[in-house]
Amino acid sequence: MEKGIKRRNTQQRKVILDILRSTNTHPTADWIYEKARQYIPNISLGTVYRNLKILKDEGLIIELNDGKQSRFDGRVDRHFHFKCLSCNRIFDIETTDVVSINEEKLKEEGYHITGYEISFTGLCSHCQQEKN
Amino acid sequence: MEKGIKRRNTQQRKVILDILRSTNTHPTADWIYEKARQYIPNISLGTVYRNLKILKDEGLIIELNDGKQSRFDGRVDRHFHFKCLSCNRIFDIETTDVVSINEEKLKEEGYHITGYEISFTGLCSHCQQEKN
DNA sequence: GTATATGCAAACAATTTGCACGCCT
DNA sequence: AGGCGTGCAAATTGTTTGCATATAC
Repeated sequence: MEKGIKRRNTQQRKVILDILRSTNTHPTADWIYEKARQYIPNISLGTVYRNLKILKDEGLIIELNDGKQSRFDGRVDRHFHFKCLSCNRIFDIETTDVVSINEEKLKEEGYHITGYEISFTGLCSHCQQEKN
Repeated sequence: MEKGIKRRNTQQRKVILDILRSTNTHPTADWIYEKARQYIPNISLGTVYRNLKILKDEGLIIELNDGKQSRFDGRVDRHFHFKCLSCNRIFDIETTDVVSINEEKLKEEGYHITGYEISFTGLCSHCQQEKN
C-alpha cells in the first residue's frame, strides 16, 4: 500500500514467484506452500500469504476468486479463464479476441469502466471425452 | 441436491427470499441475517445460510463471489454486475447487449462453453463526482 | 404422526496478525 | 546497525454442521 517501503529480495519471495511462473494450474496458497517447502523446508504458511499479497500489490501475480478460496496466477498478460465444471480445474484461454465489449453503452448508463473480468464455465476436452 | 426431498415452506425461507427480492444491494449473509431479525427476532445465522443454499439450488437467487465473502442477488434474469472500486458497492447493469462472445473461436480451442460470467469494475457515478 | 427445518453452539477452513528473532542491504 | 521479513502460534472471519427440539404437512 505505502509508497516509501523499501522491499528486500528474500529467498522466500523469489521461490514463491518462481513456483507461480512455472505452472499453469492456478494453485491455491496451500499448494504453493507445500511446493515451496521443497526448497525452503521451514517456510511458513503465513509467509506465503504475506508474499502473495506483496507480489499481487506489485502486479507480478494475479489473484483469482474461486469460491471462497483464492487461486493465484503468475501470468499477468491479458487473458481469460475457463473453469471445468467436472474436474474443477482452471485453464487459460489462449485466444484473446473472443470477447468484445460495447463500452459506449456502458458509459451511457453512467459507469466509468476501468476493467472487467470474464470467466467461462463448461467442460474441458478431457472431461468431454470421459462422458462417453 | 437430492430429487426426492419434500421441502416445507417455512416462515424463515419466505422472509429471506422477500428480503432479497426487495433490495438491489447484493447483500452478504450477515446483512440478510440482521434484516431478517426484524421479522423473526430469534432466527439464527445458520438458518440463513441453510436457506440461502436451498434458494440457490432452486434457482430463486444467485450467489456472487466478492472476495472471500458471498453476496446474494434476488434477481435471476440474465444481467451483469459492476463493482465500484471506491465504495465497493455492486450495481446491476441494465443494458444486456454490452457483450458479445465469439463462441466459435472458443470451440476451436477445445472448450465446450456452457456459460460465462462478467463483472465490470470502475467508478460509479456517485464516486466519480466525489473525486472532483 | 413423522420427517424436515430450526436454534444454538461448537467445529471448520481460509486467511490474517502479534511478537520476538533473523537476515537483507 | 537498522529495520523489513520470517516462523510460529494464536486470533479472526466466513461458513458449515451435530444435535435436540419445534413445526409444516
